[in-house]
Amino acid sequence: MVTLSNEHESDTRQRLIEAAAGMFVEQGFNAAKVRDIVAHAGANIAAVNYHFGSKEGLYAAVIQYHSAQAIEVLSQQAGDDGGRTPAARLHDYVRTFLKRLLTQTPQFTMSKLVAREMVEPTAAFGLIIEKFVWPQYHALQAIVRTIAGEKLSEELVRRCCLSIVGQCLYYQFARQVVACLDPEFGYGPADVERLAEHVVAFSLGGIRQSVRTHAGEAQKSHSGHVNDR
Amino acid sequence: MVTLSNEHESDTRQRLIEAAAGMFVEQGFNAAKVRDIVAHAGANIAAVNYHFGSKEGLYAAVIQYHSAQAIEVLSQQAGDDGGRTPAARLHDYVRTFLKRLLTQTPQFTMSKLVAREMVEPTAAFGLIIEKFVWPQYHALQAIVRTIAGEKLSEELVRRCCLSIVGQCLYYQFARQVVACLDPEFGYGPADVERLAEHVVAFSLGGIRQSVRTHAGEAQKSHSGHVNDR
DNA sequence: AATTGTTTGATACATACGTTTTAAACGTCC
DNA sequence: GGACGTTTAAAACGTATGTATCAAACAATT
Repeated sequence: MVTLSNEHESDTRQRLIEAAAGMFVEQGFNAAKVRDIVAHAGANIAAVNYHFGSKEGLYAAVIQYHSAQAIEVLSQQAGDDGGRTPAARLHDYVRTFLKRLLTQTPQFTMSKLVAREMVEPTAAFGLIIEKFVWPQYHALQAIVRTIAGEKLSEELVRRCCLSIVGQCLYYQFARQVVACLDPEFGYGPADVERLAEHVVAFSLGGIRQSVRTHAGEAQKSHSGHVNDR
Repeated sequence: MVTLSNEHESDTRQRLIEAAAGMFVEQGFNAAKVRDIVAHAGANIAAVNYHFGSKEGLYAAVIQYHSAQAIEVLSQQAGDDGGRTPAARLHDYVRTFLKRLLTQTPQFTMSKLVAREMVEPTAAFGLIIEKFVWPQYHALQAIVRTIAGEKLSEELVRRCCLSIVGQCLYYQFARQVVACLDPEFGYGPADVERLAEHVVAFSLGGIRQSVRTHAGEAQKSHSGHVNDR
């Protein structure tokens, strides 16, 4: 830390973080091997221990590095809630969410790491939830609530939010399955755009139907099966 | 194979399969350790190699064992397509799907193994897709198509199906996240039943909205953003 | 009861992987 | 320009884990 003047500032450290991020995103924390990471980074295996102490330390550094820009992006987008329609805001939300999640570029690494943590939690799980999942979830909750028009219970709003993110995340979690079931589906910008259109339309219909069903349920006690027969 | 008369028929083998199934479901193929499995089965570590040749062989045996009853169940339910409403059939589908997926009992192990294969494929992936995912997917496709009333393109039917199963699978993939976002949610029969109600209502609304949007899109070229403003 | 094929138990082996060590190279400051 | 702290390189270490070995125990047939 004494060397604060020169510009290289440990180039290896940076390359390690970038290489590790790619491996962690593609393979997950456990499947990614330290030797593979350093090979991709063109560094020696001791570098990870020197710079980060351990594999977990490297993972923490990856998260911290990508957290910075990700949080910055989140706070930026929080501003433009202007005079948009609730449906338009949902469309923005889903499109942004899907683009970050499914886009193949090394950009928006954080979104993919968050998705990884969801299905294969590590020590960073709590932090991820607090810093990314909760804020994103609250933003979606607010949008859904405005669409539902205060008529949905807290619980049903939650369910709708989970239905929306579940639709999106499935394309990331189960890429291999999607590739089998829908071989024509690609992950380019245009494909993601069209997918967003579908998810938004589907979810808007879903939210409105939930509102209707909920109203019906409220009167007819809890007999269920509103639209089933 | 010469000893075909007595009833024990390798009790250890069976205990290994059951113990392994539990571990594979809970931890996945790679995270489940052979020594833990044999410990839970009360067997020796050599037994797995004798009976199954390898860890992969054990996994294959687990799949084969649970495939039998699972396929039997699938063929049974295929019969009762009777005079039900499309919506009722969707409700049956979703409820059955969720119950098998989320129920904590060792029953319906196959559904949980299939879910595991989706996010963490193994050598058995192809077989799983062919034997379970495709048939289930086609059944859902047929239901969605009858609900949509032949007005949806092949592609949009696919998207709707993926939206439906995505909603369901999210509760299994991301249990830890659901536990954080919705601490009150449980995985008991009543909770799953209510979740099914929501998913069905949401999806029915989603399908219908997709139909409407699709009709609108067909006329207004492909400018998108039908309900956004 | 003896023999033979089958199953189990304890241990050993081989490899993969995270981590640590030790020496050399590099850059900075006096 | 030399000394000292910093960074890298190569190899080694320890453990975890899947797999193989080999003798003992068991069951069945004659």
